[in-house]
Amino acid sequence: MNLKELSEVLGISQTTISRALNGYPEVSEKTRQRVEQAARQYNYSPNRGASTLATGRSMTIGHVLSEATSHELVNPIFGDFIAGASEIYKANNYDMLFSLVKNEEEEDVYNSLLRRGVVDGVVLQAPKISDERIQVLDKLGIPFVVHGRSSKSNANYSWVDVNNRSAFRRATEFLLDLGHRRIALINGLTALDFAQRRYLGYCEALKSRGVAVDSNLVKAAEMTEVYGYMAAKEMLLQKSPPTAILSASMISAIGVRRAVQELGLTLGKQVSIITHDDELSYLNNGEQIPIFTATRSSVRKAGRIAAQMLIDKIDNPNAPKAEMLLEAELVLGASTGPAPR
Amino acid sequence: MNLKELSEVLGISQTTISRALNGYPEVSEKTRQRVEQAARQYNYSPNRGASTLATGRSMTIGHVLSEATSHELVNPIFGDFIAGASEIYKANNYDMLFSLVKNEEEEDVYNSLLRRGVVDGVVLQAPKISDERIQVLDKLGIPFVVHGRSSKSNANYSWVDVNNRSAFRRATEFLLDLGHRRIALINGLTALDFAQRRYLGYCEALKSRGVAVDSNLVKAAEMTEVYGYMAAKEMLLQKSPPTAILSASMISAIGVRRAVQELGLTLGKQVSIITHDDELSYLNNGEQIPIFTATRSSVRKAGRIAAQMLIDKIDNPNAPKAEMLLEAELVLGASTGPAPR
DNA sequence: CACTAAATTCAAATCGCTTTGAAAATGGAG
DNA sequence: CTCCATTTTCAAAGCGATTTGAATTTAGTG
Repeated sequence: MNLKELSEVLGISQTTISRALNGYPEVSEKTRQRVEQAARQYNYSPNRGASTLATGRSMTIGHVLSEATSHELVNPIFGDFIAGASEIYKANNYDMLFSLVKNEEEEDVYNSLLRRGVVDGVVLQAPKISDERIQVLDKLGIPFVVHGRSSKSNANYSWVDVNNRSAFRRATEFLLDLGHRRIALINGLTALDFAQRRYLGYCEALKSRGVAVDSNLVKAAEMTEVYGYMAAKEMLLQKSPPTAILSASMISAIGVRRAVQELGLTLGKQVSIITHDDELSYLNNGEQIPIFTATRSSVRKAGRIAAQMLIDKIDNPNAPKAEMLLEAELVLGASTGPAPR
Repeated sequence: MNLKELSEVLGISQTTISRALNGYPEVSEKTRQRVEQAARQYNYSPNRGASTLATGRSMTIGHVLSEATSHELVNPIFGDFIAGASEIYKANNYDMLFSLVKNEEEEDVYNSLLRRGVVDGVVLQAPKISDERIQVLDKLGIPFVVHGRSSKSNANYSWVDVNNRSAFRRATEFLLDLGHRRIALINGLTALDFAQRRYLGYCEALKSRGVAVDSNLVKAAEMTEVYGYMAAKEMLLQKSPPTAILSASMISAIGVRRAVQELGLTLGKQVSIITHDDELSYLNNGEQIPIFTATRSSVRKAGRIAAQMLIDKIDNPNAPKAEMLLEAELVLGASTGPAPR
């Protein structure tokens, strides 16, 4: 059933029906009732392509994943982020669209996504320290919001981010307070902005206590379980191993734990661990007592905030850029203890 | 730049341009070159809404998540599945669209998604033993493919699935061969079809050896880490605890391991574990030697297959239903050993 | 060179909606 | 009962592509 047919059935013009359904005031309450009832009865709902064409709005938000970050799709953190975002999209009648993109195509894709009227706005994830995508989006004038920031980008953009630097500074300080001096950092990919900030926070804390940063104690890669395991194992087998380890995600922390246990060491005794905890639905940090001492910040919540920011921006393109810095909690769990003497 | 403008710039009719770009034969190679060059130069690409309207094809595949399964979004297994699917979508110029849906709306949504021309087909995930969605989709005549099956549905539909029953039968038999008699099953949600099949395979193996199924050794819930931990801990603290545990996913297996270790037991000695391993990118089952003995089947591959099936179906609606049953490998890892005497 | 067949190109209709500007209906005042 | 101001409804013009059927070119043949 399309608009024309419905209009014939009802004996009411297409104009009036469209108005009735879209809540315009210039239609009497009586006919609105009638139209709505009939729309339900005949199972009518407007064709998306047609209304996109007519209004220029697609009611769709794009999440573009470049090849370089396409593994993001399989990162459980990503799942929770978009779960949060989609709650908001749903409440506002937006759909969520994913595009995978080859790196070279990146600009083209944003370009064409908007030009082709496929999406009304875009969420950018996993920004690099210097991320050309931000420039591109800015230049194109597409409404967009970044999850995270891009330190070396001087474009003016809206973002939501966790205060990664202060979180990792505090975590490091906490370990220093416990007497640890050899503290390792098992970080995310160095190109990614959040990893850089965590590294900075870590360095700041060490330096403020006069502890030198030892490059043998710093690793960076995609935050898988196996990576956490390998990195921890390697470092723990060094001549002077760390007594504490900072991990960038629950998943690699699980790998770190595996390494620690395999070596016959005990968490919170010979080795302490603090991990960042994104509050992943399937990988909760224990129940009452957290498994790991952790810097905690809900990535799902970040998804909700980003989505709302973007919708606001679409509705009101001239509003000033929005910024939201979320502070992570430092929660005490069972994985930390005083440095072994 | 739209078609009309491009046509004016080139002094060629819109028809010819459209044909040139869409690879129709009735246009000379010379003009095709010219058109393609100009399209690139002026950064033209066709408006999606307009072509959807004209062709009736949206070049978009929908993944609908009902509220009941909306946690699927945060399930890491889901991430790998759609990563596989999206590889295929990309290669075929499809986009991927997600809709979250309230349960009551489910039928409406499928209905309207297709009717409104938003998507050309739908992938159904996490089907229940008896899943009305399949009936609905079938009735509506939307091209769709199911990841998994729905035992009690008599509709005729295309699907990709792992042979869960034989996988869990084999795993159970393997444990029986090792002398285990008290074998626990930490399963996924009972309403889900795959969990049911795994349970059946487990029961079959036990019965064929004359071992009774003990309901104290069977649990079912969403496959989180905490669930694996809680379930394992509770069972291991029973008066007559299991000596082996089957886990439905890597994630809950990690929880099981945590429980085992917390109780001072050793994996592969006092307690053996076999888990199903979906080959998740971020949660690989170790490197050379698998952490866990496992029934292994790549969910990413399943995603690729499902996507290809659906595209074939869209291209050729009258083709017979496709079915693909993937056999899981049983890979030997470090988590199993002979039953303690 | 004229004539027909094949290869190219084009003008116009169509997809289904929104929205503008005009027309019709309603109601209140004089 | 008119007349004018409001309400309410409508016909028609887009939106930007694809595609049909006709018109124009080009090529081949006698």
